[in-house]
This record gives sequence, structure tokens and C-alpha cells, in this order.
Amino acid sequence: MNVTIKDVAKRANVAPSTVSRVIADSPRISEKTKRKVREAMKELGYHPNFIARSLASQTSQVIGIVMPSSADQALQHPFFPEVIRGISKAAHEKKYALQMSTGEKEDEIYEEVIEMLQGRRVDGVILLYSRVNDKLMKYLQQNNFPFVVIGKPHQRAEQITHVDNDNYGIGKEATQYLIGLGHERIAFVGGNETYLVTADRLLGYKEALQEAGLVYRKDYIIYEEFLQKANQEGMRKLLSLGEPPTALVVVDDLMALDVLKLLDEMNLRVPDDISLVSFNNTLLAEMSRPPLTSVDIHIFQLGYEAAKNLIEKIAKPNEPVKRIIIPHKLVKRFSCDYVRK
Amino acid sequence: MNVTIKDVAKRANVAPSTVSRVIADSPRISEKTKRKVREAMKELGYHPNFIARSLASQTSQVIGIVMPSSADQALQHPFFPEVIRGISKAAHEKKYALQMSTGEKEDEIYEEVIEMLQGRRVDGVILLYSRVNDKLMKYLQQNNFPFVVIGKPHQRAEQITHVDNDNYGIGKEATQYLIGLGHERIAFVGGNETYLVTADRLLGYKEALQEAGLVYRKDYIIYEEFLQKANQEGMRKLLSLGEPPTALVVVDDLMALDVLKLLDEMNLRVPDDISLVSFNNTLLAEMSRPPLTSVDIHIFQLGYEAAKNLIEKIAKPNEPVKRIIIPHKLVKRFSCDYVRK
DNA sequence: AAGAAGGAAAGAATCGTTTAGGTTCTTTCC
DNA sequence: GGAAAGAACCTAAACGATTCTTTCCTTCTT
Repeated sequence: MNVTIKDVAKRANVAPSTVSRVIADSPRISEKTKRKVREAMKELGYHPNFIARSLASQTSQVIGIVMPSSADQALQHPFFPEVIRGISKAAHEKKYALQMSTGEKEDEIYEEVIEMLQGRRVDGVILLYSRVNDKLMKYLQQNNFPFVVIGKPHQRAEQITHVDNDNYGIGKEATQYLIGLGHERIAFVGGNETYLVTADRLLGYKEALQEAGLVYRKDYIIYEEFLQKANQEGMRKLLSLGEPPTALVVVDDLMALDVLKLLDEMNLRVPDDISLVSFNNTLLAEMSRPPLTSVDIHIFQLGYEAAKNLIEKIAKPNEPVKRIIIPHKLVKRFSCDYVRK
Repeated sequence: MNVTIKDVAKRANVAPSTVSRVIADSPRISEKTKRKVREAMKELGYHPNFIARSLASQTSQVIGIVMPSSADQALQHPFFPEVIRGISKAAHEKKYALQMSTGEKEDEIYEEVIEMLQGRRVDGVILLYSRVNDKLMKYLQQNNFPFVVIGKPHQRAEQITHVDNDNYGIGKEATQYLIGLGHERIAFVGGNETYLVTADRLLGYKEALQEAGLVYRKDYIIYEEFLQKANQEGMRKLLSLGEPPTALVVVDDLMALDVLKLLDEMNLRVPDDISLVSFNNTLLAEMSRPPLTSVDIHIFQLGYEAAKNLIEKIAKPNEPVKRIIIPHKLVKRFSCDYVRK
């Protein structure tokens, strides 16, 4: 079997409890003993058993990452690897390990996360999404498990620590930018309606139109389901309206690429015939042709802050709830131009 | 405190061991008792403690994912989320959880993984890379920890279970495709030289040239460091040779996008002035303009098979070593054309 | 020189399971 | 009718730490 704390204790002629204290570098142990014990550990090639430690100390030093329905699908979207990068960075700094949800359907994930937490596998979780009426979020709150959400919680946002962008402001600025270029017929291409990002950005979009005295037209709003390429109905209809839009606000880069492709097929040139601003500013925005004007939401930082705050919350469960807003920045590239009348 | 197996036992008027057996659905317990115990579990809202279970049973039902130096950097590359998707799928099917390395430097990762395994946090690991003379791989093998590598191990490949593509064949086919289009001056743009993928694909490239009776020129081979945009020296030099290549074999999509960008800056049109075939066929290949001809290596499946085989290996440590080759497929798009003389 | 004070380490309980090895009670069979 | 067999549970010892409590030495004080 493996080398345990007892073996080390025997070798160093001390009690197991002493070895444990040496590992924790307790001031109650003399330097001399510490040296002796450390030497024994080296000689035996001792490695602490995390599992046993977790059981005794009731903490696992692991944080859970919960992706929206289907880890499987989510990872196809560049947003997720990027948030995870941020989370990973913070976790690493604080010596926490990372565990990922693997569930595919919403209910599966719900069960999975509960097992993770109740089973003490993780000390807390980060939800990488925020959706209307989320069952899991309610459960976490009721059972007082440490968690933070990336995005704005649907209900009781003031009671839930979350890291978000000012999506309202983001939607507004992007739209204002297009208005500034003379566009008056601006459409909004959103993703899944039940996610709060979409809703907030739409709100900002509306506000920008209103302030500029432009009409808000329902037929200028469409929702394309995330990653479903077959679903181009809406876009085609939009572009063949009597008065088609001269500019598009597209809810994220990945979708913007889809849109770009479709426009190409329809022989519409960007930005000559139609302008396009998107969000997230992932690598895709830079790589696409033409490079996209996109609002950078600092995805990495979203993840970083989320993890940092979760870890703080785990350490001090009774600290006040926090709301962290990550700044954003419009990055101008080549997908927007002045309107051609 | 939480509901434990003892509480359930008391409630159901049985011994803790009986409850444990009910959880495991042991045939040694009568249906009647099982029903009684299950009811008690429901009533009390019992959830098993994984940590305690792991300690007692000496298995964690978790598999570790090890990314190459810097989880941080790796996740910027679309290959990784995609393998992880595959791993996640298989893990989910077998009820394994997933833990990720967060280390940044090679030594850190080395330590981290050892702690993971020795600390019994994971039952085995998947290495998402294969590099020349990898310290970690040696350690794993010597200590007989269950692991599988994605890619071809540098040494003793026949003793290590691994999942790979036929990178030699892939390099060869891609090159042959270009030769078939009449190209005679074909350059190879590789990534990090210490990764074995690069080496193998290069070998295939050479072989294809040779079979076609074309000369292999050293100045047609360059290595651009992964994700380092500043590093364009090599490419620029290559393109300003007396006899510049008419086609490029680029080692992956992400790099191909960089190359594409550079070509654009230099006013070279793809595929009119220069053809380009790349590898991996990630979303990027499809999304880029022009869409890239790329060899699909079925990344998802690489991950899926790796996880599946690791789990088998954990269950039966003495099964023979396996080598799994995932098939590939050249996907023709619009980045290649007949050579113009 | 006796007793107090305090530092260093040992002892032992605990965390929540699993599992080998008993024990008890019923059934079966000659 | 009594031994043997078998079903159905129970007891108790791990698993490898942490941590509260106790004990054992020193050293200092008066």
C-alpha cells in the first residue's frame, strides 16, 4: 500500500498528529521536530492523501464549474473555454482544483451538481450562465451552498454574488455606434431568449433607438437558436423585408460568423451593403473576414473574478453578497461603415 | 450536520452496513429491507458522501485532464475544448467526474498531477499532448498509474495506451492533394517542434514529395510558435524567396488563420495566388474566408476514445496496452486551386 | 526544593463510508 | 428431531487524515 502519515510518524519517531501538524506547518511544533519529520517524508516519498484530508477537514479544495445544459454543446462556443481559462488562473493561484459538470440535459446537471455539493466533492460552484427561473440556482440558494454566477441572476440578484457585464450598457453603446454612423434601420439578432444576456442587451438596444428618436420595430428583432445552422429562416425573412435593415446588432461573435456567411450567400457585402456589430470579441472576431467590430466583454476576467470571489465566499460564508461588473470596450474593426442611402 | 448513513440506518432500524449495501443494490439484502431503507433515505433527504466513499473504497470515480504547459494558454486553442467535449461525453456515460489541471509551467503541472494521483483525487489521467522526452509520462509509467495519452508517445509507444491519428498519413495525403492540383513548390508550416504531431506530419509531407519526385527544400520548412503573432519572420522570409511556394501545408487551422491574415496583408490571394491546406478542421476552418480545405482529425472522437479506454484501464489494470487510431478525412473547401504557371 | 507555568508532543476521537467475518434465525432433509 | 445449509443482517475494523484533550517535560519562581 501507500505511504501514510503513520509510516512517516513511525520513521520519525513521533505521533501521527505531529506529522499532520508539520504538514500544516503549525507553530506548535518545534523546528527540530519539523526537520526530522520532513526528512522522514522525503525518505519515504510521502504524499498526503487528499481524500482522507477532505473527509477529516470537511473541505475539498475543489471548485465546480457548471456549464449550461450540455457541457457537450457549450464547449463548442468559444465563450466557455475562455471563462474557464480565467477560472483556472484564479483557482491555480489559490491552490484550488477544478471539476467540471458533464451533464447533458438540464435535469441531469441539476442532479449532478447536487451530488457534487452534497457529496462534498466540491466546496462551491460557479454557474457559467444565468437563465430565467433556474431550478438549480434556487436550490443552491436555499441550501446555502457557496456559489457565484456569471451573468445576472433572474431573481433576487441582490442576494446572489455574481459577476457580470453591464449588458444593458453594452447593447446601448453598440447600437449608438451604428446610429452614429447614420444607420436608422438597425436590427437585433439575439440568441436564446431565456438567457438574461440577450434580454439585457436588447433593452440597451431599445433604449438607444428611443433616445435617438428611431422607431422600434418588432420585425427587426429575431432570435436565432445558438449553433443551429439550419435555423436561418428568421434571418432570411428579415433581410427580405420591404425596408431591410442597413445594420445588424448580433448577440455574439459565433453567431455573427453564421450571419456573415449567410449574407455572403445572399450577395450582401459587409460593410458596404450592411454593417454589423457583434459582442464578446473572441478570437473569431479578429480572425473573421472582414474582422468584426465587436464589444469586448473581457471574458477571461469574468471567469477570474468569479473564481476569486467564490473562493473568498468559501472562506467566509457570511461576508456580504457581491456584485461585480466587468468593464467592456468597443473594438472597432471593419464590419461597420457609414450608411449608404 | 448532514444526514449520514447512520441516520438512515437508525431511521430504518437496520445497521449502517445494510444501508451501504442497499445503496450498492447488493443481492444480499431482501427487497423488503431495501424498500424500507430507500424510504428512510428519501424521508431524510440523504445524499452519499463521495469523499468518505472514496476513502473507504480507494477509488474516486474522477479522471484528470492534463493540458500542456499552461491550461491557461492551451484553452485558447480550439483543439482543447473539443477534445474535452469528447472526454466529457464518455466520462458522463460511465459516471465519472472530470478534473482539470490548472498548472501553468511544466514543472508545476508535473507536481500537480502527481499530487492528484498520489492524493487519490483521480483514478487516472489523460494527457492531451505528447511531447519529446516528457518527464510526467515517464513518472506515470514507472509508478504504474492508469493513464492514456492523446497523440503518439515519444518513447516506448508500444507500452503506453494512446489514441492518435495517423499523422504521417495525414501529412502525406494533404501534400498529395496539393501535388494533384499541380503544385510543385509546396512549403510546410509547422508548430512547436517538440510536439510529435508536427514531426509526424512533416514526415508524411516529405514522403509525398519524394514519391512524386519533387525536391525537398529545407527553406520550405518553417516552425511558427503556436499563438505567437509577433513571430511572422519565418513566413515573410518564406514568401519572399526567389522561388516562393505556390502552396502551403499548415499544421493547424488556428495557425492557418494567422497565415491567411498575413497573406492578405501581403496582397496574396487565396487560392488564386497561393493554395493552402490545413489540419484539424475545427469550426474555424469552416468559418474562415475563404473556407479552408482541412483534414478533419475527429477531435471529439479522440477525446471520447481516450476517456473510454482510460476508464477500462482503471477497471482492469492488467489488460493489454492499446493503440487506437482515429480515422481522418480531407474536407475540401475553397483554399486550394490548380497551380497557375 | 516544591510548585506553577508553559511549551512540545502524544493520545484518542472523529469524519462517513465499505467490507470481511460473524451471528441469528429459518428452512431443508434424512 | 437434529444437523446442516442458507438467507438476512449486524459488528467492527479499516481507509488516512485532522483536531481536541491530555500528558509529559522543562524552566522559572519564591
